[in-house]
Amino acid sequence: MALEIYNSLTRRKELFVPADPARVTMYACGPTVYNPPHIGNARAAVVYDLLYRVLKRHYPNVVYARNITDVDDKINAAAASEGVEIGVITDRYTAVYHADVEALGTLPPPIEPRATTHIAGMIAMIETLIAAGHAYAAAGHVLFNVPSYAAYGALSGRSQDEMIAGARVEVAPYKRDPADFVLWKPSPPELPGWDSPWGRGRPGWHMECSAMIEHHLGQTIDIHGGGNDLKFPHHENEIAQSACAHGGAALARYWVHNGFVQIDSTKMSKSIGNVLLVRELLKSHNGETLRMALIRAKYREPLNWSDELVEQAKSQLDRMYGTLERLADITLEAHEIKASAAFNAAMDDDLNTPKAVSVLMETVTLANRSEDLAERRRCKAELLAGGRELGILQQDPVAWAKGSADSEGTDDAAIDALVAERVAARAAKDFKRADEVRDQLLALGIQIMDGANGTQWRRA
RNA sequence: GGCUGGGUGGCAGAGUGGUUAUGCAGCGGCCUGCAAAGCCGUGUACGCCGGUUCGAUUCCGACCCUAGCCUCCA
Repeated sequence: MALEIYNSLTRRKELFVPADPARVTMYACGPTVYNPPHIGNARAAVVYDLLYRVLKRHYPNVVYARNITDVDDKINAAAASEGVEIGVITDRYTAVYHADVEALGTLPPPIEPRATTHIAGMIAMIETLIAAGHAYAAAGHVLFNVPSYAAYGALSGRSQDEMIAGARVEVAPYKRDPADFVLWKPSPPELPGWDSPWGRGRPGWHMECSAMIEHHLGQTIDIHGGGNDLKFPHHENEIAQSACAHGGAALARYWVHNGFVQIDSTKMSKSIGNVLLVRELLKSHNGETLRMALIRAKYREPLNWSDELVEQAKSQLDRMYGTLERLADITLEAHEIKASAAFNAAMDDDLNTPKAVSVLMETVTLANRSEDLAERRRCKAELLAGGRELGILQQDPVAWAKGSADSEGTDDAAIDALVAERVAARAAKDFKRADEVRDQLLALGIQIMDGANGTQWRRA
């Protein structure tokens, strides 16, 4: 019934109460489009997609925005190394991001703002901050003066003293305070830039999100999400900027942070060379399988990625789809497709997806065991409804079992022919031949299942 | 060093002050021509040491180990 989410700001699970139930607002930090997304980026997309879906079950109007950061020094570097305009880079990787994340079953956010189309809003916000004494221009830069915002550090749990002590990076000479951060920086002629009261330049990263949130969602939003590593400094800076530009109004009422995908219990990083790109994983796994793998752990916990994890996700989906196949004769009206109370309770408990999946698995067992039509009917409805909220189980079960023929895979017609041959051999009691064909299919990665409704097959 | 988290059965991974998580793998059985799928049954799991309690994996304290952040980062 009631939705509870863990609020990073208070470090507690809290009852979610929107400021305006008629318009629930949510913002998630999206990608900087200069390279293809890895499975960790995908996890963030999936987590906020799940939150979006759950919110939509509770509220009629959920305004969800996920930005595209399309101006950034990493983009500039990528463009320079290829000798192209940044637009070439950002268009390309925006398309890749969309394709990869869609393959994992995420719904497109209703609002997907791009930083480069919000420059005016950023400049206006910076001017407001300067006028209010929270920011200052220096050496072509505009910096936010951290000591001017007493509440700085609340999200990440750092005192300003600690941060100053921790500021071991070389401090730019134009900073009044070591913790001050850039709102606007000058662009030399060879870099992208926009005219501003402080000369031609480009925005600092933190300012982009603050301005886009202000423009699309308002001064105070219900939920702000992002990766755990973004808490500091990115979100801390967003909070400071927005609050100071808005007379102290809080930027977000609930902060949600997702845990990292790890490889061998270590963060993915280019320097270690253990980055798993979504598009690479999609070559050997169905997007739905990857999504299931991501869903098997709670979103706040680190998720250790492994081949075994993916295999187990695949097995679970096979089992679920196998049951749906057995329930194929049942046709449901749209209004019948409702999740069980147990499922909703799990999702409403801070997106407890592992629990929600286990509820679905119990439904699977019940359906497989039951001979009662009404019960089986209800099971199917609950599986489809739960699957819909999780972003799984919406395919045709037979299509799922057959999967997509890989580049080197045997095509369906050839498999069907072999299966037919085996069926014929069995009918003739030629079990030797039937077993030979089965072994042949197994070698091709095809699993045969003889059932009451004839012989089914699926790709391993 | 500072700040966040985490340590659960062979593996993954929920949860709980005393009663089955769930899945995969294993074992026994049913079904099957044999398998697979499915069903039934099956495993004395909660990092270590103290404390609170009638009782703690679950609460409290210390310790050990581990991940992340403190610099771009989902």
